[in-house]
Amino acid sequence: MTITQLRYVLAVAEHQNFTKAAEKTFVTQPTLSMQIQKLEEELAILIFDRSKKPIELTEVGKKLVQQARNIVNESERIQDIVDQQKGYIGGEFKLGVIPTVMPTLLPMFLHNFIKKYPKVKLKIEELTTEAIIERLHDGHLDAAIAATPLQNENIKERVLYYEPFVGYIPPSHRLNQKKKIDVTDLDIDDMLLLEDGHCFRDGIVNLCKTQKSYDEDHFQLESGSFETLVKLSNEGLGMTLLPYLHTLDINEKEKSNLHFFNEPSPAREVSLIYHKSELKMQIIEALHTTIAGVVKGAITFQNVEIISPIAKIKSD
Amino acid sequence: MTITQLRYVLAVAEHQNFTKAAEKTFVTQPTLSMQIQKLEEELAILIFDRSKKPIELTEVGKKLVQQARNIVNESERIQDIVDQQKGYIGGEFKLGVIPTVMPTLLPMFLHNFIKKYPKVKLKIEELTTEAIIERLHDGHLDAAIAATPLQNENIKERVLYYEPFVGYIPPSHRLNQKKKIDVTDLDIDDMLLLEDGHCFRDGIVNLCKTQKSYDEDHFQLESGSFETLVKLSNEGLGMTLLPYLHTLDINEKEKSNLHFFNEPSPAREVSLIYHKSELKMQIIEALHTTIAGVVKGAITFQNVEIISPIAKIKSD
DNA sequence: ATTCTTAATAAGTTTTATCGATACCTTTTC
DNA sequence: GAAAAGGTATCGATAAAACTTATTAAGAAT
Repeated sequence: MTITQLRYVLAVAEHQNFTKAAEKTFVTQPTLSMQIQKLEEELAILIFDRSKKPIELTEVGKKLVQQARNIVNESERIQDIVDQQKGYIGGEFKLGVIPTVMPTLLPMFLHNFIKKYPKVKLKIEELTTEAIIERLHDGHLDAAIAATPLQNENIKERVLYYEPFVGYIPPSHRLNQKKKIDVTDLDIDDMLLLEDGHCFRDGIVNLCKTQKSYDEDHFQLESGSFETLVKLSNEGLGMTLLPYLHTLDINEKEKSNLHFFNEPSPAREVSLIYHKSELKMQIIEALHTTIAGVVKGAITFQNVEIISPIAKIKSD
Repeated sequence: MTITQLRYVLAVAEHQNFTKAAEKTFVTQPTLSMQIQKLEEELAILIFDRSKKPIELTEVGKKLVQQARNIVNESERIQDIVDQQKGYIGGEFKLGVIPTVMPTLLPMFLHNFIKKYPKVKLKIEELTTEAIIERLHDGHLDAAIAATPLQNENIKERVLYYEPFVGYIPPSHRLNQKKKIDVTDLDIDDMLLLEDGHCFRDGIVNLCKTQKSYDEDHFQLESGSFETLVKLSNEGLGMTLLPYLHTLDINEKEKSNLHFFNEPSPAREVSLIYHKSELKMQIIEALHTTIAGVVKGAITFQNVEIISPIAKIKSD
């Protein structure tokens, strides 16, 4: 048994296809076939059920894959340990970011970071929380920025900042008179929300659900960007909630429509999250320091109440 | 980097000597030299400081060895997983046993076990608790039977049985009149103890220390076996304490000198212990079931108080 | 029936792990 | 201070292995 063989098994298990897996591992398909056969022979088991199309893992195969992932991870961590010892911070690093954080946070720290750690090749991808969790598991991401807490036992979280929700209330709205708003003022039926799949939307739903029971069918207008929400709101289609950092770069006229919450303001917790195996921890540390440092200047709220980003089951 | 290379590193780290390590890994010394050099080159570090005699690990080397042990362990667990799936229980299994358990417990279950699991090649070694812990760590033992709790975070424990202490009090002794004795009756100054290094001795010292402070210099007579202790006791040199299972096979005349404790009787907890990596777990399960089953019939005490087997620091 | 997809097999090449012999470097011994 | 001993690195050869290209085989799709 070799680490290479385990890698091959993982690749085939992932792609359910020898040919694709061969490409990804930079060898030819016969190499994969043979090496995996050799491993199967050595262990005297079948790892894959080749009669199924596409190919499937056998029962033993599934367990083996778990352990194989373990071993491959741990073996990669060796280079990690060596790098750490040398104080070297570099190499490829894949970072996932949720859509509602991407446009505001990235410009704030990216330049700083690549200047400070020029050897790190950051590959940033915009992904939903769901996709992030999946990719942290299978190692396609090294870390991610998402709203927390996630309560996922395989994922560790390091808080970056707390970002308050801010009401965007057009003049026509019933709440426009109030200087500061309260959570109890909110009515999910006259609020514009992001489309399904955004955890920021889930957070707001959680927030409002604590106020009154709601009827799911009432949502009518939904969009993928806050910019659109603001415009729709200006048209008198309802109020909306924005994450604080997004309120920093809207134009002056619209700024007058912003209404903060009375403290403790509802807020989302934004964290750097990573797999519990703690691979590439030096880079994660570096990211955390850089981002937390940059954001510290931008957000100065003190008293906040964290809203869970996880969609709760609707019928209870 | 290959698993084989990591094995070689572990072997050299253990023996601090390439030639010996080569023997243990069944290859020639040049093979080791070259493979380790290759790994060092790949990682661009020195794992060993070859200028020191005997050879030493570098700082990075030490960290690498930890991780290497991890990986090698986890890779061995793969065969384990496969065996488990097949329901196969067999292979070599190295079991350590503390001296004060060895002669009484072994005959009780050994025959049963090898009959039930003929494919397991049990290699049993008598070792002190200290040596057992060390060997569980470096993988020279697969499991062991020892007095617990050990409070060692890398070692897991599965209790086999609670074995009460029984007083052996010769007719000449002041306590011989009492039918049942109490912990408070004990005076470490007129007790015969096993020689240093036995955890049973440590247990008794702990037991007595709760009664009164003691002067270490007072111990005068010490022996390596309970048989000798009983004989010395018969000569009027003091009383002694025996673990319950040992009292089952002393002769009739001497049995009359046995005095049980009032309940809750002090007792030692005897457990099957193993490394937290849980390698060869099927065999460990099998051993646990067999031993616990056999002992259940022999020990029927209900109300016991567990005495720690760990020698507490003397000055406090 | 034939075409496509995809895994297995075969045969040949390259790479690598290992070995035996030996060189080389310390440390110990006399 | 020369010789012996103990230990590691290096060299050249060899056998094993890993990998490649080309081809076959087996199902699924057209």
